[in-house]
Amino acid sequence: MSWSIAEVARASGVTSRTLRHYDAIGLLPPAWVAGNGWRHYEQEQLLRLQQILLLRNLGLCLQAVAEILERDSRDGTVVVLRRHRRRLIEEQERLRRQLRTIDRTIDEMQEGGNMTADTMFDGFEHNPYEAEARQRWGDEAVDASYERMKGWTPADADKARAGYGRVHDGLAELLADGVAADDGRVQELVDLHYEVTGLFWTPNAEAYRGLGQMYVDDERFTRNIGQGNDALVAYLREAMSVYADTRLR
Amino acid sequence: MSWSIAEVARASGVTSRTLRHYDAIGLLPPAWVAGNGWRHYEQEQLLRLQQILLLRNLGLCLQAVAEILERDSRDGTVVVLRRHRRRLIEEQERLRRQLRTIDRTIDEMQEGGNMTADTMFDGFEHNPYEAEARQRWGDEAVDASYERMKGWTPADADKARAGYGRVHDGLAELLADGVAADDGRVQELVDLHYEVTGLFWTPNAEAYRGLGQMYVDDERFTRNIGQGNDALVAYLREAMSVYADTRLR
DNA sequence: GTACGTGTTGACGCAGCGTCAACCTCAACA
DNA sequence: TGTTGAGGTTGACGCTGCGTCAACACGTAC
Repeated sequence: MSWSIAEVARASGVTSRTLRHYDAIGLLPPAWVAGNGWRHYEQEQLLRLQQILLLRNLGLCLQAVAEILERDSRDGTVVVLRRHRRRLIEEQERLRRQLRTIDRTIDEMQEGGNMTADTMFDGFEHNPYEAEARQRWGDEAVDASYERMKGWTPADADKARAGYGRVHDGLAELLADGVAADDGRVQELVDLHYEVTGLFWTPNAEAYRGLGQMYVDDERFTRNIGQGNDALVAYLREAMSVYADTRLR
Repeated sequence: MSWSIAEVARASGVTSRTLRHYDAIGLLPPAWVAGNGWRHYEQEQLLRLQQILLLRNLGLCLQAVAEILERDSRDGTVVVLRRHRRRLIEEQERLRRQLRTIDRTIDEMQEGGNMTADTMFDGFEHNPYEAEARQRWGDEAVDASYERMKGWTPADADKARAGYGRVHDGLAELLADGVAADDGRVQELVDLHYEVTGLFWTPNAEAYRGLGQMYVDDERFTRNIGQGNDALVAYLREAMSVYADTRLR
């Protein structure tokens, strides 16, 4: 008893194209091929097809399916399945992160935000270039920062979005008024700056001074923060340095 | 102030190939292209790139990213994000199912099972061709069956794996001994058969009779159950019919 | 004879780039 | 001035798992 490719396709729910593909890559050759080129499948091939479809339903790629079916050893199979299991778990974690972020984003947009850099990236403006951040500070620091962001309440997200902007705006006014960097009003704003920064990581005195210096040294930060007003960035660095000296450690 | 493609690539962490791709599909054209063909990016493009990367991190395809950036309307964006959110949730559900199945499979294999049809497909031998099952019984029935399988305890899975096999083996003996289909020993086995079937769905008297008839009518079931012994399948149908008459409804 | 259903191989298409290859530009150094 | 090296450019193929033609052969029924 043998089945044609269309019969197998109908019974199994895959298309004949798929069966031809499985033949082409050697995953499921037909039992025999007639003189006219027609493929014929026997029960053995149907059983193999069932195994293939089940493994594919587990999300394994055809390569992995082939590995399992070729080896045909319990231990080897379990190894492949465990490897795949780890991948599934990572995938799940990735999905969880994406869902959390997308929910937050939808919330923020419905509160009247829009897609300009202002609302969508305020929380990230001090961390806009992740790849370089990883180079500069190391993977652990960046990952830790993301970990921290995962625990944000909506109020935290709000603070992160608006916080730096308020600091910069306030500082610009005080600078224009000629207020000294160690003035209480300036230091109050820096306190907010430190608090917002704390949403991402917790710098000690030295690190906080270094952050201020980096704002000055790295033109990308200078541009983002000062918006053309380089004196403002220098002012912020100075104020952060004072803050570090007097309030941290 | 403008940046070359390599500078943008370094700062953003994507490759220059990616940037060229984004240019090619019109997602992120450079600010201007010099006479020698060199791409130059300005701050505006960097901001757009940030938005692209953020949306891509949410798992959106570039098509969807483009939609969002082109429309630039809050409502449209939220619609796209919500649509994507639904996809993410479906994906999550799929992963959950795959993980449950793979865990069960690993467990079973470590208990000494192997990858032959016996152990891996016993639970499915009465439902091997899902697509056709959906045609024959409808989506709701098949989905309900899967729902039921999700609630299986390990003991249930065990029963599903081994149950039908025990029924068929026992029936083959009784048939060989010439025991009548309405004999108590046969009906006891059918009771087990009904119980195992109940793991997938709950047939009433008529449906159960129909199931027995289908075993006879459909050669694939006949083959799986009788293993060449067609009389056994007829015997089972007869016994199921008696069981339906006397024990169901 | 011909019409229709089913089979075949071959080829392109899809998403999002990675990875050559072959060639051009620009600044620096011998 | 020639060479070198680090940039840039445009193709073009490769990957996954098939879907979807196209062009052609085969088999059976009318």
